[in-house]
Amino acid sequence: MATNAAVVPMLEPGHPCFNCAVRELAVCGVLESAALRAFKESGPTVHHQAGETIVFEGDEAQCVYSLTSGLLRLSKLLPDGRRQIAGFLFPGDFLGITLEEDHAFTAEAIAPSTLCKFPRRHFEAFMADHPALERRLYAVAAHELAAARQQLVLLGRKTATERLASFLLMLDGRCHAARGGDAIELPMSRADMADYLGLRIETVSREFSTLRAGRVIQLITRQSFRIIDRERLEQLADG
Amino acid sequence: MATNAAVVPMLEPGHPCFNCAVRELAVCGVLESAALRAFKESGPTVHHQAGETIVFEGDEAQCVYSLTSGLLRLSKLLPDGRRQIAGFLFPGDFLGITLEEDHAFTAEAIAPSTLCKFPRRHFEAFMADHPALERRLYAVAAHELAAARQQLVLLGRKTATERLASFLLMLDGRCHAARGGDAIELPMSRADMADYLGLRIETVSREFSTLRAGRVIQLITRQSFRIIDRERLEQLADG
DNA sequence: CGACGGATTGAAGCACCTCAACGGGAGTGG
DNA sequence: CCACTCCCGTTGAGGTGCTTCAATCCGTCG
Repeated sequence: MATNAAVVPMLEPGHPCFNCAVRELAVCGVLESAALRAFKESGPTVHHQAGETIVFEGDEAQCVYSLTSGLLRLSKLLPDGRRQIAGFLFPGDFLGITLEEDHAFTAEAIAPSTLCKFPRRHFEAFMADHPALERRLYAVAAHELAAARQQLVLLGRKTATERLASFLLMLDGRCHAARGGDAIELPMSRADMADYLGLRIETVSREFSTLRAGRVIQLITRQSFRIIDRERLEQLADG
Repeated sequence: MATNAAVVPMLEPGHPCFNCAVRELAVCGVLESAALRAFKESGPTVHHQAGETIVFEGDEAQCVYSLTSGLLRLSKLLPDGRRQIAGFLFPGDFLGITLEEDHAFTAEAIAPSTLCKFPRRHFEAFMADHPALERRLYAVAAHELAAARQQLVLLGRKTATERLASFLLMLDGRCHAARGGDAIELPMSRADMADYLGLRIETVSREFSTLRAGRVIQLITRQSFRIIDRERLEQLADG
């Protein structure tokens, strides 16, 4: 969460990462200019439309990625079609924290997305040469682990109301550092929210309606909302 | 899961870790004799009875631990008493993968347990000096992350039957490398299973009964069972 | 032996799901 | 500019899987 955004050196014009908006957020933030250039040049920049799959569950993990813009979902499918979304990836997030042979989850673009793609062999060699990168990746993994475990509490023990309230607060924290009555975007469909929260679409929709009726949130459009009563929302989120 | 158990050097008698049964499994496995000695001597060995708490959720994370014997549970409590267990720690597991100030989960002993305790400051200094340790810890974190995400699927989308079947198979894989009709221990109470699986005690009990009635498992005692029909159990686990 | 705590079983309730109909905004074509 | 359509989201009514509440069982320990 708290990134060491303090000391990220300015890059010279012409550097391949000069215009990167998320360098400080991403794992790249720990590399200085020359190393970062070599790192970036070890792989291409790729674009994906909404709906496209970046990696398939079960595929061999040959590359890792850094998301620079857009939005991804990490999901898993049961044989009969039930789906669980393990998490969303926002700009600055890293895709491919694993030491297994294969990807355990499918990663799909929800919005048009841009990613820096790195062959895993190069990436691992680079990690070995740059302990700061390895340390940073450990920090990311530890943070993801904490988030996943927090989500276990939500899925195992929270009611539908509590789940949606928690989710909305998470979105608020994730999307805007700026607070205070601002519009918060809902960048994914109700189906994606449902599969993330372990609910059905209809239940998510009903809970939105209830929160709206209770003057806790305001639905500006179907894709954005405003928190009216944050205190109440936080109460609802924790039971 | 797959540990690099291949190349773990023999220790000389008198080494503080000479008798450690889980050295190869634990993060310690990557350190050679002298470094391991220094590492071990940076903190005490502590014992806890079943029911005792090792770290409290919200407490400052001053130490990290390596579990050498016994069994711990990692749990979180909601204000009204609902509890979710995020995972169990078996011998060889590491407690304290976090870079946050505070522990996010409570860790309690379920069985009499022995832990190597390390002041976090020493531990982090040691990591900085021993890249292999850091790499190993990253591997552990990545593995825990994968396990937690797998558990998200269970909690978000699986039925009670599927949850218990998955859990029993996990126990089988975790406790014994030796297979084939062997007795598998259930080292925790029904309440702990329930809080891990996002169910109620009664539901866990009913599902045990159903599996038993269907000749899928045999309950030897209340604390141990045998898999009669593994194929069927695996079918049940995945839906 | 008697009491206690964990586990099992039974019966009734409820939160969320399923199935179904409807609504509304975006894109398309006339 | 409007009508049509499609898709996503919302709302309603009924069903169900798990929970809740309660009684009983059983192994352990005093």
